[in-house]
Amino acid sequence: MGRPATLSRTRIEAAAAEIIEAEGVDALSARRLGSALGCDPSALYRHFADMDDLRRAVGDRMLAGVRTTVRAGEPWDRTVRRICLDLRRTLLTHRRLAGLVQGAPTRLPNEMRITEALLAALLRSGLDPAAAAGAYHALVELTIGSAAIDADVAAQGARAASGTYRAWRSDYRALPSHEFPALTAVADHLYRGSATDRFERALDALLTSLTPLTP
Amino acid sequence: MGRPATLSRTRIEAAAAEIIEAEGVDALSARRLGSALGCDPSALYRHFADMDDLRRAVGDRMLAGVRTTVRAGEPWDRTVRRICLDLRRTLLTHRRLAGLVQGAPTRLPNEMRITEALLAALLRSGLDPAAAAGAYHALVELTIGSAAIDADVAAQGARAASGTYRAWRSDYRALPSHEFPALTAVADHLYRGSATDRFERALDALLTSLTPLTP
DNA sequence: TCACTTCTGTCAACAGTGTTGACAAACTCG
DNA sequence: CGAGTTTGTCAACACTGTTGACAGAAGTGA
Repeated sequence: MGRPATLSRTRIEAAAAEIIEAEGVDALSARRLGSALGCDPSALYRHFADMDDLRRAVGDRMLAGVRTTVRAGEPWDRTVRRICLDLRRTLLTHRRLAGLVQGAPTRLPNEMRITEALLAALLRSGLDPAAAAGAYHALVELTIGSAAIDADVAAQGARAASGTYRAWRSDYRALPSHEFPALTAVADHLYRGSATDRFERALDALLTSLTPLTP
Repeated sequence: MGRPATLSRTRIEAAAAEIIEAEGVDALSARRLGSALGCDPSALYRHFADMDDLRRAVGDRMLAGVRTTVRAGEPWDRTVRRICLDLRRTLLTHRRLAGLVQGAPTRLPNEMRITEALLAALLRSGLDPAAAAGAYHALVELTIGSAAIDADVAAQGARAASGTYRAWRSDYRALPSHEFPALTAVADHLYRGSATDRFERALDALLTSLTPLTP
């Protein structure tokens, strides 16, 4: 009962997601969202506690694209790898989404779905629950952390990013080598290849450190 | 020449650091900082391009506490471990500082000092420059990522954090086990021990994955 | 000494932000 | 019909970063 609602959580989330996709997360504001929905900004507070609550909900909505269905016969570490890569890809595709997804546990549906899938795969490896929990933390910290770091550069698009990286490298190469011997020596290899490649290598390093534990 | 300056970058940075220490990074604003310095907010723009520039400078200033001096006879992996742990500790001590320190390379003095020290230690391990660069990226992503994630909870203080973690665990334990079998099975082990312990385990996993490469 | 230039801080203003409390419209139930 | 409840509107509050015009204070050259 009561006055019939023209708004709803999902309608608001959809409009917010559209704004974020088109203009980035910084463009999302109560007034901007209100005008997109044709309603007063304050109406949003009937459906969300505050803008942070709204942003988190939109973040989780965007995580819907992360696939967690287990493929038949897939080894556990391939499953983990796939989920982490998909999670990272999703965090980067939607601009600056990484900042919205916290590492702190929530009860948001997609976040829980992904957590469950990762833990299930880790348990399938033969790790005991304590070890699985530890591995889960490490994986999530690496994945979200790396996505958060790369998000800024990735937002500029691949072309601009490669130019940015090249500029950084030549900046570093030009440093005084007596003061920064290691930096100048490694400069040419810093931020080479795609950020995803770098992440994949770090992920594999973590996974291989887990593998010996399983017979 | 010109009118003598009453302000300076270092004086502004010091006042900003004090505000951040006392009230967190969100409390830092141009007006707040201006009133702390007894000057108009707009005066700050004579010394910093914008508030982001100022924040980055303060962030780097806080990184001054990270020790990078190499101890005689210390194995390379101990050096790396020590620096990463110290970096993490520093990021967490200063409230929400992690958000200020980007993974993107800058020319800020302390950030460069830490990068140089990490790369030097990695090269000392016998890794070739390309591998050292890869390892560096993985380490930084894990360290900053983990700090950024833990910062929110850590800001509440250790006692409150442990209560928060306990609440999360019992929340997860109470989930329907048919829908979240892995989550409920592992719930008791999630977020156990200190966040630093978890980070240390992840760090060690990364480091051991590097060690076999060196004879 | 005088003007000129340069640097530095002040002031007012602009356009934006999240959020809230009072109010009214619109529905259901007794 | 009135009461109760939900939902959107409106105006306002206290903020935010940032800028352009202005003025005080110093050094420099004529």
